[in-house]
Amino acid sequence: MTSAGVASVGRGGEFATVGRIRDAAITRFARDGFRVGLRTIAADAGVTAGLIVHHFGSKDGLRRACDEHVLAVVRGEKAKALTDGTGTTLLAQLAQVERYAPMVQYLLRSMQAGGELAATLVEHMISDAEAYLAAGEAAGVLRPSRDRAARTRYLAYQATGSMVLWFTLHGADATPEEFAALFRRYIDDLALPALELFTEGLLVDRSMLDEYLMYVPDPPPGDDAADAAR
Amino acid sequence: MTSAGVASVGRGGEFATVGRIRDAAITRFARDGFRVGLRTIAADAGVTAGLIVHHFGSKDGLRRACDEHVLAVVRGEKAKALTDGTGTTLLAQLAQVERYAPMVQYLLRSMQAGGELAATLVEHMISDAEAYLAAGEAAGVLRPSRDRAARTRYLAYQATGSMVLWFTLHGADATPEEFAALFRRYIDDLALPALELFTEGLLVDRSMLDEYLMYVPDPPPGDDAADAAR
DNA sequence: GCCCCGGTTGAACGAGTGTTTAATCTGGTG
DNA sequence: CACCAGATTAAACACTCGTTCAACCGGGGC
Repeated sequence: MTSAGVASVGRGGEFATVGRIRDAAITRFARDGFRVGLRTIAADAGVTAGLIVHHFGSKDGLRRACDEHVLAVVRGEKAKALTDGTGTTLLAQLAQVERYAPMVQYLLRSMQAGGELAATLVEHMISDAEAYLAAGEAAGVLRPSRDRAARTRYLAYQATGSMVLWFTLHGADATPEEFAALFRRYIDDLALPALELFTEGLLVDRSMLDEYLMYVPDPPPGDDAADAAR
Repeated sequence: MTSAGVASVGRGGEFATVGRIRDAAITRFARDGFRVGLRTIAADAGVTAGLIVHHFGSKDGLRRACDEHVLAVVRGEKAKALTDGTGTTLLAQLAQVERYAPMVQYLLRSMQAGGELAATLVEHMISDAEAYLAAGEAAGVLRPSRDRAARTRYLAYQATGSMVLWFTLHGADATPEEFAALFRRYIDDLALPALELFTEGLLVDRSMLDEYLMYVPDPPPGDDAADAAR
């Protein structure tokens, strides 16, 4: 417990402690969920609960700092790794890098719990995915959709939600190393059915689609407001 | 508050109170999550916290009773409504019935939190979906898959996970009436992209699928154990 | 050498939680 | 009527949580 009491003299000065607390919090939040107590995180970081609120103001402040850091890292890595239309591969690639696995786990935990980070990230994924889908259509490798925005939301929600659900049911209480391996197998198991569906579809004939297009034409213009949460 | 104190004399005898507590708990759990206090649920049902644990043993016992009741209702309604391969429509239809909306909300909340009910229900959905997919293939309306089990899991996780994620981000703190309307629109927004994808696929040519089939043949037999969580 | 200041601690506080317990009320039974 | 069993309540208990507070320590500036 007292082993880390002399950390303030190390290189990096005061930053070392706050950074250590933040990283410990990310890992602990990722593994145990956001209900974990400040004292547990403090013990992980070798400090005291009081010090955490001294540096971050409150538990919510700590949470916000974790969110911002994870978001910054993900955005930074986005430039280095390509994304398919679903947004899955970026996280999958990140999860394989040992250092980033806790952040991916934190991110999934955050999407499981809801909140601002989750909403922000999903919206970013969607706008990214829309650009990729548009590029794919322009390049002639993707079939154009009758409503690209709707297709984008659909694909993003399906891919992301499936990932979060899998995490909730099978990957929630895994250590970072286990998590990386589990995540890898989750992605592998997805590949064949996804490629089949994307290449060949599911239905043999077009009757259901054509019926839908006949009876439910363009979005009804008389629809009320309340378009915010779409 | 005291208006319900005389409920025990009504017809139905002792059941009235336990049933009322259970229903209040389902609604309250659904809207506020499982962290809600026993006293809040007790106030909703017009009773005392102590009485809840007297009847259900503990908060966990109450939770279990809610799980069992919701599961029983869903199973009972399953016989009346057909399910597509995704398992979405059954819940969608149920959510439209005002009486069942809280249960659907409870169910999504449960899938958001994980736990036994969620896992059980997903597994049931998957085995149901597999039967429907097999029937669809046999009837010639669905293209056969190279790995029907994998496709089933993939479709079920995508549809269910998407639904849960949408609930987490946009439908978590809605009243049952709002929830029914929101859910309806969620389903409507899905229809076109889903039908497009199922009918026409997404990719223009088969090269990605064929490459995958060339380089990643049948599941490698030398893979380690750890097949439990699939 | 003193002094001050930020980092840090340990203990305490107050508000919540689930659960326990003793007492009260009530309705049916001999 | 007496009595009992179950439903029900209000209060108390034990615990955890986030947060606050006073004190302490250790260097850098005057």
